[in-house]
This record gives sequence, structure tokens and C-alpha cells, in this order.
Amino acid sequence: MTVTLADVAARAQVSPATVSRVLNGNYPVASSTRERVLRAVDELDYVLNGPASSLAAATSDLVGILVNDIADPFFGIMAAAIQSEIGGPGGRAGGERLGVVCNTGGSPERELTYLTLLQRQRAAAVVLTGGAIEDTAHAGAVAAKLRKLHEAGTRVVLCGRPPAPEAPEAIALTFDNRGGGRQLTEHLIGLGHRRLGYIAGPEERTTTRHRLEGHRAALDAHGIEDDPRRTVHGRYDRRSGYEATLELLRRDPSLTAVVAANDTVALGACAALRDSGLRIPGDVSVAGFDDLPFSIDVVPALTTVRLPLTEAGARAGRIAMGREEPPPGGIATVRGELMVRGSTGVPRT
Amino acid sequence: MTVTLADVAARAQVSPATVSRVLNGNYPVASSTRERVLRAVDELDYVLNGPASSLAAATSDLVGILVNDIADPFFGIMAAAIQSEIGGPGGRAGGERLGVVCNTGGSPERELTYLTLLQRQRAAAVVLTGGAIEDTAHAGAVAAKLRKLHEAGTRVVLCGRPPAPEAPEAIALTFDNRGGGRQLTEHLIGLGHRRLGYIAGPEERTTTRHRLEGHRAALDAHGIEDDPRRTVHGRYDRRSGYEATLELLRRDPSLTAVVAANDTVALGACAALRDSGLRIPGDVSVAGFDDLPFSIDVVPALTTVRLPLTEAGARAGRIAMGREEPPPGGIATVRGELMVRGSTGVPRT
DNA sequence: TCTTGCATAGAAAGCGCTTGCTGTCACGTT
DNA sequence: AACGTGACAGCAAGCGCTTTCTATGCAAGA
Repeated sequence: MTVTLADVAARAQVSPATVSRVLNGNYPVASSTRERVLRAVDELDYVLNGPASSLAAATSDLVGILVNDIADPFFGIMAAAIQSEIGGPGGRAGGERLGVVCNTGGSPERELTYLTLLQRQRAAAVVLTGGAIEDTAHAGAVAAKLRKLHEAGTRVVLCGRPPAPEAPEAIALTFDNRGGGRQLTEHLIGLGHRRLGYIAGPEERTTTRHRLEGHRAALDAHGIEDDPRRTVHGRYDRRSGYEATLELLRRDPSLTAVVAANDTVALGACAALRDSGLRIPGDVSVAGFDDLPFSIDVVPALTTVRLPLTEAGARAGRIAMGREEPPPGGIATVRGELMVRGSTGVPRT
Repeated sequence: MTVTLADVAARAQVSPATVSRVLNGNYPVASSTRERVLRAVDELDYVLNGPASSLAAATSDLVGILVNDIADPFFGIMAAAIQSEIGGPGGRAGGERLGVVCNTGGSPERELTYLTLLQRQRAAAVVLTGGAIEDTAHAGAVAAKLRKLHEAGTRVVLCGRPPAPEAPEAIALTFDNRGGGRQLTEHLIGLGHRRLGYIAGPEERTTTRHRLEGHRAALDAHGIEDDPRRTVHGRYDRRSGYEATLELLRRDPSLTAVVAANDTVALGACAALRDSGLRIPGDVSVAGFDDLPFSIDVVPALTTVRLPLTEAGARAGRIAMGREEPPPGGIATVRGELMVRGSTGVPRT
């Protein structure tokens, strides 16, 4: 059988209550007693029963981190930052929480199921990362869940995700995707580009929509007509960028620039351009978004919008742990920074 | 207050026992009763109390996935694959498990603490990914924990990690890092290279050691002296690859090839070479390891050893869930495949 | 008609911990 | 000398579920 609190108590010649208090350190215990208890814990190699503890205390040390795609560094980096602040092992004393990363794969159902699972576990906090899905029914369902979680005492934080009007309790750290998208396109327009292709992410995603809106706002501000044929939607992966670029090129071979939904997509775009015999940026400029670590290393280095993923994640983690004040109004906008590098240049003449 | 089983029972006019049985579906319940119960569950918006359930049933639906660095796609890809098989939401019926990814950051203490945390939660299974740390004391401590976990009924699987002799219960899916490393270096030797630099990962890591051993075996097999000055150790990141390459170049400017510990490091190596005015592969060939998604997109595309991360992860996940037979002897070796691409060529004359 | 047996439902005993409340003892106060 | 007053420690009542064991009802077999 496994060792229980009672066993430790017996060995240390104290009551179970005292052992519990030593372990939780939330009640005065004479140091001699404490020592005796700790020795017994050690000798018996006792490990607290988490479920029992959670049940009795009506709290748990689980913190859920929902990501759309754990294999994507965009989420990996944020998750790492969040987890580092969750404390978990190595964190500051006491708050030993288990930061658990849940991979929704971008599926609404999985997102909901994970939320239920976390609710079931009475999670201490939940952090949702990345763009939300723009489906009224689903958004409503998620908002309802978030509200329930909040009511049950779970702290809810959105990181890199727009605020949910129906769940105002959720603290939101939102990326300024619109502003970033606009900056990027204005940079290209400033270089002289007039025929820009845009590879958008999956439809029905807030991130996709906002970045695209920024792009269009820039075009509009400069009196450039937004030909819908110059926009293609796809997934947030390299393959999709490759195919979308070929498609854009087919539709309009005179393009001088391609703006991608993110860096990974931009990578695919670069590959497609090269395979089509076009030089970057000599023939076509390429821009990405996010500034993932590899973006500076590709050749030519990618012009992109740097999002402070680590900083935002860390902040979200701290807020989730109640170690930092939420922003006023529960909403903060995190801006990106335009990184001009080698993949963009003046258009060919 | 939150809704409890008893509330549902009252509403459905049955006993709590019956509700529990309906929910778990492990006992015959008349279909009319079942329906009544399910309706009540729905109407009350009841969510099972996980801790209570785990306590009573002495089992939990948590599955731990330990990774060294969640921000590194190497681990992200494996974690995604494992989680997809854990079932979690979207998985096959019934087994709704919570696959939790724990980021150790490569720290031995955190690894141990996470294992304790998972033990505390009475995890259903634990999957450890990536290379182990070669410290006798730590390895022993981990092995002891794994044995304890196993005794407590937790399934233990190692994925991309060498078997632990002290914890033979743990199923191991090991990458053939040695063989891959050897293949890679033999490829370069075959091209005519004789002065190869090697950027190894952190010391005291099995992955590092095995890849390096493969490299040396290849050198040895071809009668090439292994000058220790041609090997530099560093972290598994781009920066480290950049610096190590400059160091290698300083030590021996006549190098014609650089073999990196992994693709990310290789990326940094490429950058350093370019910044030093050297062409790839014209002046210096570069090879990586892992074949991460971006490796085919960098210019020139990286010669590397492809590791079937997704397949291995999926298999580990299935084994952890008891849905696939463990390999005979509890150990399986997963081979890599040499991918020859543009970053390697004949040495300059 | 009286068992037997099966299918189903309920009663109740925990699972291992936390915590409010109740002592107990040793001091410092009046 | 009687009496607060802290500082500790223990009792015992749950926390919300699972599961064993025990009814109960009813159809079928003897």
C-alpha cells in the first residue's frame, strides 16, 4: 500500500492534522514537532495524495494553458514563458503548481472539452493563448465556460487573444495584430510596392482577420485598390504558404510583394518564389509576422513584426498566479515592432 | 454552490450510485433511467468533480509528458504527437484523459519535481521525451521515481530517450543518435571532407554523447584523426551554434565542414559562416540533425538526419495508453534517415 | 406454487486529506 | 492567587465521489 498521512502521523507520533499543517505551512507548529514530522515524511518517502488534498481543500494546483498548436514555436514560446511563471517546480516557494499545456489543435470541440476537463479538475487558473475562433455559437459556449470557471474561482487569462465581451471577467492581453499588419504593409508601400499579395491564415480566426484588416487599412490609406484576388486563405503552416504563393503568382504574375500571415507561412512563400525562379527581394519582397527565432536566419532574413511572446506569456502567467495586477479594465494591448530585414526591398521596375 | 452528484441524483430521482454508474458506464443501468439521469445532468449543467472522483476511484486521468524545452519544435512536435494519441478530447470514446505537457527546461531538479507532482496526482501514465542527463546521482533519483510510479500503477514510457537500466519497467523508444551521427559524418567524408568541425550539445546529455560518438566512429572508420580542438560544446540553440562556429573557425580556418548537434544549432552555424564571408557549401558544408520543418526551407536547404518525431511520439502515446503492445524487451530503437540537401557539397580545393 | 436467477437500484462505507473547533499547557497579568 | 492569553496539538466532521454488498422485482424453471 501507499503511505498515507496517517502513517506519517503515527511515525512522528502526532495527529494527522499536524502533519497536514506542517506540509502546508499554514498554521503554527513547534519547530521540534515540525522536524519530527519532516523526518518521518522523509523516512517513509511519503508523497501527498493530490486528489484527496484537492478534494478536501476544494482547490487544486493545476493551471491549464490552452494552445492551438504546440508544435508551432509561436505557441511553444508563449507556453514556456507562461509555465515559467506559473511557478511549477523551480518557482518561488509554496506555490507549487502544475502548469499543464493542452493542445487544442485549433479545434473548437477540443477547446471546449479541455475547458471542461480543467473545470472538472477545479483548476486554479486557465490561460488561453492565440487567436480565437470566430463562430458565434462556439464563442458563446467558450464564454459561458469561462464565466463558469471564473465563478468557481478559477482565474482566467487570455494571452494573445482578443477580449471576450461575453466573458468580461477574463483578463485579456491582446496582440495588436491590426496595427502590426498595417505597419508591415505600409513599410512595403513606402518602398514603392503597389501590387501586394496577401496570404491570410484560416478564416474565422480573429488573428487572421485582424492582420488582414491592418493590411487593408494600409492599402486603403494609400489609395491602393484592394483586389480580392490578391488575398488567399490557408493554414498557418509552411505548406500552405507555398501553395498560396503559387496560386497568387498564377493569378497575378506581376506581384512585387507577398505578405504572409506569419513567419512560417512566409517561409513557404519564399520557397515557392525561389522554385518559381524569382529572387527575394529582387523580384518579389516577402514579409512575415511574429518574428520567430528562425526568421533572422533564413536567407534573406525575414522582414516581420516582432511580437513579444515571451514577455506577454510571462505577464499572463504572473496575472494567472495573482502575482501581478491585471491591467486596468482587464484589457491590455501588446504592440508589435516592425523588423525590417533583407526580405523586403524596392519593387523591380 | 456547485452542483454535485447528489443534486443530479435528486433531480433524476435516483440514488447517487446510479448517477455515478451512468456517468462511468461501467454497470448496467436501465435505459430509461439512464436517460433521466443524463437529462438531469444536462439541465443542471453538472460537471464531475475530478479530485473527488480520482480519490474514490484511486485513479486519475492525467497523463504527464515531460519535455526539455517546449519552445523547441523538436519537443513540440513530439508532444503534439503524444497528446494526439493520449486521446484527450477528441480521442476515442471513454478514455478522456488530460495530456499535460511539463517543461523541465533541461533542469534535473525540475524534472524530479514534475515527476513528484505527477506521482502526487496519481497520473495514469508518464512519457519522458528527449535525452537524459548523464549524472549518476540524478539518473538514480529519476530511476527510483520511475520505479515508484510504476509500482503505483502509472505507465512509464521513454520517447527519444535511452532506456534506464535501473528502471527496466519503463518502456523505451530510443532514437538511434549514434547511427545517425555516423551516417551524417560518413556522408561528408564520402564527399571528400577531412577537416570537420563538430558543434556538440550540452555535455552530460545522452543525446549529445551519442551523436558525437557516431561522428567519431565515422572519423575513426576512415582513419581520420579526431582532433579534440575540432569539437565545441554548447547549448541546443541558434546562438550557441553561431558562437561555436566562430570559435571553430578561429581554431582552424581551414575547416571544410561543420556538423551541428541539431538543426537549430546548424542554423546559427550557417549565419556565422555567412557573416564570416564564407559560402555554403562552396567554402564550408553544414549538416544538422532532426530535420525540423524549417530545415528544408533555409537556403541552402539543410543536409540532416530525419528523426520520425511524430511517428515515435504517436507510438509512445499509444503505448502509454495501453493501446499498443510495448516492443519486445521493452526497448525499441528508432532509426533516423539521412537527408542529403544543398548545405553539403564537395570541399573547396 | 415455490424457488432460482437475473437485472437493476440503493445504502453505506470509505478514499486521504483539510480545517473549524475544542482542549491543554505554560506564562504573564491584575 | 485567580485569570486571561497565546501557542500548539488533536478530534472529528466532512469534501464528492466510487463500489461493495444488499435489497427488490420479476420472469422463468421446477
